Amino acid sequence: MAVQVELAGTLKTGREEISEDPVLVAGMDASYGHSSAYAAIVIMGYPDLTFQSRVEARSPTRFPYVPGFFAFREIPALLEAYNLVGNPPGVLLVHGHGYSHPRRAGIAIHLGAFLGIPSIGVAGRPLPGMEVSEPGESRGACSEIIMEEEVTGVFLRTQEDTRPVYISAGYRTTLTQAIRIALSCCRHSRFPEPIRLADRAAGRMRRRHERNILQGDQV
DNA sequence: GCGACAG
DNA sequence: ATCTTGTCGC
Repeated sequence: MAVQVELAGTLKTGREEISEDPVLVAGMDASYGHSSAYAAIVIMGYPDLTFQSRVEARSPTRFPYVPGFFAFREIPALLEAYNLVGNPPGVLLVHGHGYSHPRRAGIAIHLGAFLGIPSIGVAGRPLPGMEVSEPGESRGACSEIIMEEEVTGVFLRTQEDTRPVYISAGYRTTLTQAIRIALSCCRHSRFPEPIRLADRAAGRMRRRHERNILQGDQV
C-alpha cells in the first residue's frame, strides 16, 4: 500500500497529456499456469491497427492474486516481455485498471510509470468501491466511474450489445485521451485489439508450454 | 457475520 | 486468472 500511495503522490495523473497521437500502441496481458506467468505484448500501428510485432516471455509467479495489488503479480512477467520489444510504443494499453483504483495507482499507472511510457487502463470488471450506472446502448456511450465522490474513469460501451469496459487514465494520459484511443482500438471486440491479441497469445503460450512440460520435453 | 473483490 | 459445459455465428 505504501508503494502505491508513494507512486500516486509523485504523479499528476489525468492532468498531464501526451501531445500527439501515438504511432504505435502496445497491448499487454498475461496468463498463469501452475507456477509460471506467461506474458505477451502485441504492438500495432495507430490508428490503422496494422500488426507490427509480438513478444512473449515466461517467468515464475512470485506474488498471489490480491484485488488492489494486481500490479505486483503481473508486472514482473510483463517487464521481461517488454525487454524484447524493438521499437518502443507511444502508448501502453494495459488489461487492468489505471487511475480507477483505491489508491489511484492501478497496474496501468504502475507499469507506465515504471517504463516511462504513457499508458491506459482497460478492465472488464469493477473493483470494490466503484459506483457506475449503465451507459447508453450504442458504441461509444459511457457513464462515469465514481470512487469516493471522485470521477476516476468511465464505463465505456465499446460495441453494441456488449458489456461495457472500465476505462481510466494511466501514466501521462488524460481520461479523454484514454477513452478516444481505447475506443479507436476496438474493432469487432469488447477489448482493444492489441490487448485481445496479447491475451490470446499469452493463453496459447501457456497451454503449449505446460503441455510440453508434462511430456518431459525440454523447452 | 455476510457479501463484494482488476486478473 | 483457470476450469467445465453448452450455444451461437463466422
